[in-house]
Amino acid sequence: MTTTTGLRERKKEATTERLREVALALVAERGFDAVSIDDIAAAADVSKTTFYRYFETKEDVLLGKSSDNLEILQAALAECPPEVPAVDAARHAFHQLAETYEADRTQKVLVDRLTRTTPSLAARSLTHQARWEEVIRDDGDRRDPKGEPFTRWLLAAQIIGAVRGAVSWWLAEGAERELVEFVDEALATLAPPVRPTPAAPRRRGR
Amino acid sequence: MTTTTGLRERKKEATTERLREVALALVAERGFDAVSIDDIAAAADVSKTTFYRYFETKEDVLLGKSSDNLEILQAALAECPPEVPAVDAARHAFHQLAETYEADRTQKVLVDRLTRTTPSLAARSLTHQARWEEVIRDDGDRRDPKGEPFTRWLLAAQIIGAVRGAVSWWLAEGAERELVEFVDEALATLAPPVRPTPAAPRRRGR
DNA sequence: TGAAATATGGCACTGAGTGCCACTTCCGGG
DNA sequence: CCCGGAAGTGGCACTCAGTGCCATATTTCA
Repeated sequence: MTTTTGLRERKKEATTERLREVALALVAERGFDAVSIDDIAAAADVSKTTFYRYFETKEDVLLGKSSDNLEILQAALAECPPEVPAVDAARHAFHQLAETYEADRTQKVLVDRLTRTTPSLAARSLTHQARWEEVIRDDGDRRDPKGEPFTRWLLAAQIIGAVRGAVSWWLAEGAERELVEFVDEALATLAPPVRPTPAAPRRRGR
Repeated sequence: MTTTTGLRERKKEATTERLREVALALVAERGFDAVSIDDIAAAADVSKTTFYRYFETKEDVLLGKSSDNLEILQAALAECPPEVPAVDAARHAFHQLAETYEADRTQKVLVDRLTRTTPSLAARSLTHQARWEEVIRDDGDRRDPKGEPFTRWLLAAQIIGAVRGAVSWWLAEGAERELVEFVDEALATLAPPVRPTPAAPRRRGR
């Protein structure tokens, strides 16, 4: 049932994958900063120019193209009908993403270790997460256009915070348990408080 | 009672300030990417080498040295005795930071506009925020070493999320209201839910 | 006042990222 | 089958952020 893929398309897939593998191998061995893009390109039998046609930055060859994950999130969010609450839609979306993460755990663990020790990787990773947050925020705005914008903003930030925490802890434990569990647990800590306030002009004086 | 500042120290202050002003003026006029570090350095009568002795990156001349804000946070957290709950300590710390923000509102608004339209500035800003998060997390760990690490992690992430939201909205409204109010309001949304779960053994299963 | 500490400038260098153009490879229709 | 256009690639030159080194100037303090 493999949808008839032309030769061109298959070659691109192959090159993408080759770049990823080669890059990961080199970086794992020498460290991120000691590997240049020329090194990676050369090892993958490709020119530097071509490298940049596949990945926006040097970091992305390890972290993945940001657009890939964004598409997964957006597709999953689009699946949820508008009456689904924002948190539940987000949960569903990140479940989808979690599945792709669980598909290559060892790689994720390795990349995570590199990310925590390499500033430029950490920075790029944050940028990716910021895009997730935008997507979640836009989705929340779509689902509840009447509510307080500030509240919606906070909700998106807290959803992302929870998901980041989930991924972080999943990885910290070697990605041995199920990521989905962490996501659920993390999201559960914030779901109750934010939903039951429908109009609330003033939030609880503590 | 100006503590006797040597000439050297005063010159450094002056140079720092000159670099900031000159950079902001140039960038406001031409845009961040159209201004090189050589331009800034030249306009401030300083060499590129010296620029890098004052700021780690080109972005930091606009965003501020990350260490400055971190010191404010850490000092404020240190003021709070250990029995103060993490959220309250964080609130106090960000109140301090908020004061420095309110001291030059128009500049903050300008820099924020630039940050939202310039990827490299946005990225650097995220890195700064990540450091804040680390500080808050470490402080939380210190205050409650018995609790679930995962829960502590989430709390720190949500505090930062709330603060980011507060600053973001404060700026979005032109920084005309009091930032402290936004901070309080944002933190209030998350204080109740996370604290009342003291032991929460619930983990696997589900 | 003179020596040690510290700040600065100039310079050469690496490497990320961009733009351009010629060349090759693939695809679809006649 | 083949040919013309579309898509992908390589080479090259270039800009600029950021680093390291050393000689020189300035400040501090004894």
